[in-house]
Amino acid sequence: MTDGQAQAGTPPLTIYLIKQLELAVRSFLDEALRPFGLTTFQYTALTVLGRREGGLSSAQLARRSFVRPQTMNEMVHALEARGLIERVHEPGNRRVMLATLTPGGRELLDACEPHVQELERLLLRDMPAGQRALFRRSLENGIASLTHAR
Amino acid sequence: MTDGQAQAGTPPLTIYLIKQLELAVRSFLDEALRPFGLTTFQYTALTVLGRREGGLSSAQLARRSFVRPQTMNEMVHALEARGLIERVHEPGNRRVMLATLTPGGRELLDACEPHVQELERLLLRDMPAGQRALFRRSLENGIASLTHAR
DNA sequence: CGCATATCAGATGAACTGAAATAT
DNA sequence: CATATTTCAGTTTATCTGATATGC
Repeated sequence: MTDGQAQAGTPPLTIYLIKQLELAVRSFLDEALRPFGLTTFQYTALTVLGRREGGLSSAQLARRSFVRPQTMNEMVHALEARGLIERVHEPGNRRVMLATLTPGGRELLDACEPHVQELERLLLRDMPAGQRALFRRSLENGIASLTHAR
Repeated sequence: MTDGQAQAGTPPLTIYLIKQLELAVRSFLDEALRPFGLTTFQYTALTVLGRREGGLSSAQLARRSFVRPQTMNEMVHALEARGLIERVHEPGNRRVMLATLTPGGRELLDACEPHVQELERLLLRDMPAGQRALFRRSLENGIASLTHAR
């Protein structure tokens, strides 16, 4: 039995399309990152930290990824045990631990970069160049709408 | 400590934006569907079946959601045990079981509909109406690029 | 005291690997 | 025989709930 396409009775919701696209992206990304021993979730956390200067607390990372602080805490500990991140007490608040990339973490991230870029290219392959910037703005628009709603 | 925004040193990749948006959507959807005893993943499968006439096999659903056939099989059995779907042998192939919504499954799906529509509205709240159709086409474009690449 | 952060412990669910049976 | 679907069994990982300690 072969796979056909969905019926066009009612057009699928935008949130459904987002979910389908993310499923596809994650499938590719998981495969690309497996040789590096990273899940997509871990990779995303590392890139967030890599984009930051001063580091982020586990609780901040949790909010950003919509998971419980306990869940993120476990992941942070795992990344720290592997030497990919290090954590230091925030100067003004000794309770808070700020996580930053170690040189090894940065190195691993850089090693993943070409594969991730390859996926980015594949995703945008058939999209007109003039449409890409607007696509990104639309995604950011949606993120902002949902993030500020809670 | 307050949450700031990401540094603008290098612009985030499109695949990263997709992931962030999907995280936000899933977070809202999980919350909205919890009272109905459905996960986002189960809800998605039900909507796919609801859009179909003749039903889909577990293996087809698995490919569509990028999970192993075993994983989807378990979910299909759970939905069948709850009476939300029913499965019949495909006429031409007695090995294949085609799943379709039961009236109860359709009813549950309809009950979820308003909450899902509410999320759709929230997502698109601040997006110019003229931009929405293009946004959907871009998402579909990306899905097609990645799906046909395997 | 109220609140946020970090963390431990136990329970639960989701997905995986491996293998086997059935049908075309 | 080769391939696809379904399914069982066992394992691993992830995430959750609940509770506790610490610092502001």
